[in-house]
Amino acid sequence: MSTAPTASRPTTDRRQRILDAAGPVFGEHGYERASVDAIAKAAQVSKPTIYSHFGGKDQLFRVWVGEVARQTTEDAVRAVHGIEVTPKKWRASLVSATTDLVISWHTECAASLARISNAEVGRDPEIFTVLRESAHEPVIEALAGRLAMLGNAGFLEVPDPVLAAKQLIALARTELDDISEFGTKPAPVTVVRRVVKVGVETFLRAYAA
Amino acid sequence: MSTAPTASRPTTDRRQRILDAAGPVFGEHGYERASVDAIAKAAQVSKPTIYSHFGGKDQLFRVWVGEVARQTTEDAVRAVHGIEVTPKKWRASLVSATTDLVISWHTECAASLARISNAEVGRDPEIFTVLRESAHEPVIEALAGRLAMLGNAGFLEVPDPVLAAKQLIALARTELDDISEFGTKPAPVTVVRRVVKVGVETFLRAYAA
Amino acid sequence: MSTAPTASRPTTDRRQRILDAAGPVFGEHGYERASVDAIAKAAQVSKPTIYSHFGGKDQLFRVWVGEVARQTTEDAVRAVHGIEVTPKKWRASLVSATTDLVISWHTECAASLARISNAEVGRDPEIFTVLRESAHEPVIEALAGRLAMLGNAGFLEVPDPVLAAKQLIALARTELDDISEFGTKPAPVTVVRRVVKVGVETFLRAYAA
Amino acid sequence: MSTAPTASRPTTDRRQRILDAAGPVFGEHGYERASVDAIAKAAQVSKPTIYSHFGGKDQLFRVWVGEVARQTTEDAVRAVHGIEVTPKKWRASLVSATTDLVISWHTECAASLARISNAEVGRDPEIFTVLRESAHEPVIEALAGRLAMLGNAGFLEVPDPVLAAKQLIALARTELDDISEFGTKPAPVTVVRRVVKVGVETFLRAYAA
DNA sequence: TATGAATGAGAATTCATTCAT
DNA sequence: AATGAATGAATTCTCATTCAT
Repeated sequence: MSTAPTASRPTTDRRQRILDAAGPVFGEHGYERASVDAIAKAAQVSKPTIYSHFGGKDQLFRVWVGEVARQTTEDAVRAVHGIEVTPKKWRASLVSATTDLVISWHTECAASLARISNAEVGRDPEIFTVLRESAHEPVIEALAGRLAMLGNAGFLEVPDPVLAAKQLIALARTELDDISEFGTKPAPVTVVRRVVKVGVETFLRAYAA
Repeated sequence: MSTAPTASRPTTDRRQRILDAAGPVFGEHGYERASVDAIAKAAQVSKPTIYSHFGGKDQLFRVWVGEVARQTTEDAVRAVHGIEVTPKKWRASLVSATTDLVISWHTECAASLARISNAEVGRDPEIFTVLRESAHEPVIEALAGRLAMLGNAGFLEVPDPVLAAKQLIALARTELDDISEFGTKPAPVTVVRRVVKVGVETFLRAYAA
Repeated sequence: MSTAPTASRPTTDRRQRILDAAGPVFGEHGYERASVDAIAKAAQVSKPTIYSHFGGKDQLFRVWVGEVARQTTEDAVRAVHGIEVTPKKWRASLVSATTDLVISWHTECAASLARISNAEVGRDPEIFTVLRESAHEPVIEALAGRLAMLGNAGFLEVPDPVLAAKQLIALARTELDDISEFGTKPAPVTVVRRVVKVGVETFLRAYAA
Repeated sequence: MSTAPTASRPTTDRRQRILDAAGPVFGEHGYERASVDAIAKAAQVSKPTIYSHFGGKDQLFRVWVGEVARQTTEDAVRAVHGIEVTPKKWRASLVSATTDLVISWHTECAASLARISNAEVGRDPEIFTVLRESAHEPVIEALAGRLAMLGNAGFLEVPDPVLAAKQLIALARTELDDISEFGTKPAPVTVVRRVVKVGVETFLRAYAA
């Protein structure tokens, strides 16, 4: 009853269809080489529709970056919440949660985003803000929170939880750009697992209580 | 005395002039938005000259990446060689050398390269190889060497020097992408110094003998 | 009356406008020297319009060849149909119809086509097919049909009508390339008439019943 | 003693080398798509050398056309001279000589020339003259001469030998453009032989004494 | 609201031609 | 006489964007 029996769906549908189509195109070709034409074709939508919904290619890109960042971040934060603050489990859960976190960033989509987006910060500084707010900060905050808990519980010595969170991430990712060739090659999960573990161990040595 | 007083030089340094001109153009606009026209104009050279010297925009880019990588790496390796393996100086020199290393990567030119190049790996995977061979590996090797010496001297416990080198770099750079907004804003040296120091300290806690 | 009095038409005959403009340009300069720019200007249309309608210069050329071939062939076949199979008229009508046929091939447009197209067969073999199907075959078939009728009626001895048709054409055109300098100079109709007549007479001697 | 012991050959050599190299390049790509660069490379000569020898691409083309025309014509005329004016042999020799004539025109080189040159007459009318004088006329003259002899000997009735020559050629070539797709596909000699024979037979019926 | 059709601007690349040596 | 190196001009083609409907 709520949907009209017309062939075309409610308009919000279209917006999402466009974003879904934009992902692979931006992801595969980068911002400049991705043509609005290609996105329109993939979304089965006409070009003017894209313009009326998003205003322009640059704004579509910004929205896409935000969208993917948010989605990725949800997973990432969920992963962080896997850290358990109990004597028996904190160690293992720190390793596995960090692994999950890193893996959530190695989705094809998220990897493309990471590879592409910072190249575009020069053109549109707004993108940096979008990324920080939708992606980095929430994860850092969540992770810092858990590390603080681990500190409070006496398992670790964490005077500056935010710094610790950033460092944990840096250590966990250390070898991944090399392995995945900047996200262009998929890294096997077993490899990721091993590499992250090594990073977390270094972190633990540095932050041992 | 023997050469005519024409404005243009012997003709042979044209290749270099082109590369010098390509730097800022690629650096500021990225690969796609950088037009061969603009590079030719900046180099005061005609477009066909660029094509006859480099064969095409993509190859020019590759050569430029290699060139900048090599130059940057020279500085970086020199910085690493500042690490002294003596009881009195090793600590301070590790901090200052790492700082120098990081700073050598924050040249306008090197920062642009870092921001742009990995976005182009998707288009031309060769670039990854160029970067690894001309930039990453030499520095890692050099740093791993020094860390191994520090290990041998008993100042640190370094079972896997290459890993340690990568981690030291990761820790030293931890906050810099945030601060410099992916290399688009210059980071004041004092800030860099402080941030690197914090990173190195974490490293030292993890690798203390 | 319902359409606004704008200068440009409904938009749909743009395709035809382009083809009409392409004729003289291709005809005068040949395929390579004809620039898409010039065609666009002559058609009062923008370049991308040409590309969206035809896909590329080569395809535009192919379509143009087909178009002209079809038009010319219509006239040519009509001319052939002027051959009458009656005791009194067959002789004269054969001469005059063949003349008409040859004249239909000496339109400025058709002459250009003939001169240019075969040079392009090396680049795009498809063109040969287009020409055979749209131009040569229909005329040969039509002419062979009439010659067969003349044979059946006992006016001529025509064991192989298709061969006869080809030979009649060959004889009728014998001196025309010389006279028109490969179609670059217009051949006066009186000259064409005389020359064709001579050719037909030779044909008649060979195929006399 | 007359030739210097330098590595480079006497200069006339170079002129020929250029012409030899130009053949395949013009032949395969046509006038416009043939680049002077490619010709220079194929001739192992520098571009300026071509310019100093021939003055420009157009003039080089003209000279090449003349050269190939002359060579082809030599063969063609030799073929025509194979016509014997004796009661026993004239018939067979007319067929075989005409076949040889046609075959001499189906060299890869000569076929390219024919396909390309007339397209270029529009650009450079001089080419028509070159072709007529170096290629068509000599052959027509030679053939007309022999046909006249056959007429004088009473084997044929040849009131206008030049016309007869042109018509014989036209008939002999009748199906060849179809078969060789304007000279782009090689026509097997057996096919040529059969087709020419048919044409000559028609000629004989028309010109029977 | 959604679109088919059109466009101005600008991209990479190639070519014939000419200097300076 | 021959050339390596350079260039101005022109080419095809693509793109983001906007009307008219």
